[in-house]
Amino acid sequence: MTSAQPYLRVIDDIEASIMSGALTVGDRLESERALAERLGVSRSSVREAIRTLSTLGVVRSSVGSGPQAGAILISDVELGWTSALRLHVAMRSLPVGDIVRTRVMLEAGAYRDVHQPVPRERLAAAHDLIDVMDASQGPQSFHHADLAFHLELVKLSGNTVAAMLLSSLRAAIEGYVAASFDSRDDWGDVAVTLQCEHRELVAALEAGDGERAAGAAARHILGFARGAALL
Amino acid sequence: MTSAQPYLRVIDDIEASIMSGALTVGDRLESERALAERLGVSRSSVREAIRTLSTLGVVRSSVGSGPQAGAILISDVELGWTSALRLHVAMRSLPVGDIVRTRVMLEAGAYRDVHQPVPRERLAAAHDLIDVMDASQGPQSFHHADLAFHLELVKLSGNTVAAMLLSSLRAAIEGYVAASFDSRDDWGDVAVTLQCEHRELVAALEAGDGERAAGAAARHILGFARGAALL
DNA sequence: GGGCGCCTGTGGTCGGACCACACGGTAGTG
DNA sequence: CACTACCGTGTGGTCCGACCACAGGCGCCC
Repeated sequence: MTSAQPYLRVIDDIEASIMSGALTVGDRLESERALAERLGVSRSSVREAIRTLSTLGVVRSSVGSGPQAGAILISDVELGWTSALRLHVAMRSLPVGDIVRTRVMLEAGAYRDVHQPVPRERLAAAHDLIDVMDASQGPQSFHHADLAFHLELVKLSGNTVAAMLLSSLRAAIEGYVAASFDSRDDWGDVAVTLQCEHRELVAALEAGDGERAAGAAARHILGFARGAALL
Repeated sequence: MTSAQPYLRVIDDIEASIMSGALTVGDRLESERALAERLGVSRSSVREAIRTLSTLGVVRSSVGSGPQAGAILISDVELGWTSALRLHVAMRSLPVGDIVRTRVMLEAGAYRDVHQPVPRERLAAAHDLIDVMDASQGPQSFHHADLAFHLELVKLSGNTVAAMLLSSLRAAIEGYVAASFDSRDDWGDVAVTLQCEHRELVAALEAGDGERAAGAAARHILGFARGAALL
């Protein structure tokens, strides 16, 4: 009574090994041929299973021989989330506005957990990114640094899930944001406003006023999104 | 110069059709054999691509013939998110505590957007679920209704992304929550406390006090999580 | 002892084959 | 004429065997 679909049996087997702790990040899976023989399924089914785990960011496959070859357990959460988000946004089943609003919830929520002044050295990377944005010559480079800036601040909260999620949400709508950035002829003025808000955000965190930072972040993101017609 | 991996070419082709609007939810994909021939790849590669899209919740495959058979475009966001989350939590790369904290951010954020009293009829389902929890005979049925209750309230905010995300986050740690629910011999007392907090939450929303609801939700979730040693 | 080349095992791809299934038209039946 | 039973057809699901490119490790040769 092994009625389940073969490729699901493979996934279940690997998942069970992960759950039991027999497999952890960095370990190598059995070879596709060995897995197929042990589980009594065809190699095609094993491949579909591994391909699935690969798109979920659980496995990385490499050809060749030696310790680095074969299927290796990784843990790249963003990989799966981002591709899933991108596709569903394309199908219009996830409104861009809702993604922006969700991003505000996550980011503001992360800042709201801050109750102690954040030491300056932990904000060094954020300050550097502000400088990078000041020196940026066009929307693309500014946007790129802006992405890293916000991610850096959320990482300070120590919530890995929120950070991953934020990164995926932004990646999914990156195309829309970049498009509206490029289409505005006043991007220089926009950049000045955004930078002012970035500095206010950092100042609030340095002061340990998470609530103020949360409010600033919400205004910052929603204000830009309105201007970009993303809401 | 079609150097890309064959299965990626298939995904790109389908994704392009979605982006351009040529394919929308409910449409049927070409048959695997037709797709393979048109793109000049083997059917195995097409299958890996479709299996990937299937795990991302973009496609549903059925055997047989007729309009309902074949690969049909759907949009089940939770499917991909939930399986990805579950696996990464199992690999210990996503701490359960961070998932709980992220859930608080989403739920509190959704309530915080409420500024008008919520009409009683829109809360009817929530009231019904409170009754269900009152009448529940054990942890499992209570937990099940609790899940639906919180999801129902977040859906009131109209943010589909937040609702999907909440649902996925809870599904990913459902096992841990259920386990700690079962292991407590005082689940009756816990239920009473939780129900009291549920009523306070609904009352705050009925009063249109989103801020109060957000605070109540945060205390409610974090309080239970602490008791269940999930933080 | 050091450098070079073969040998092995890996994932990646392909083609063909068979199966179970569900639909749709068709032939047979009342 | 209406209804039913049947079979043909196209679908995804699975399996098998084959070949390829690649990377590492081994042993041979210099």
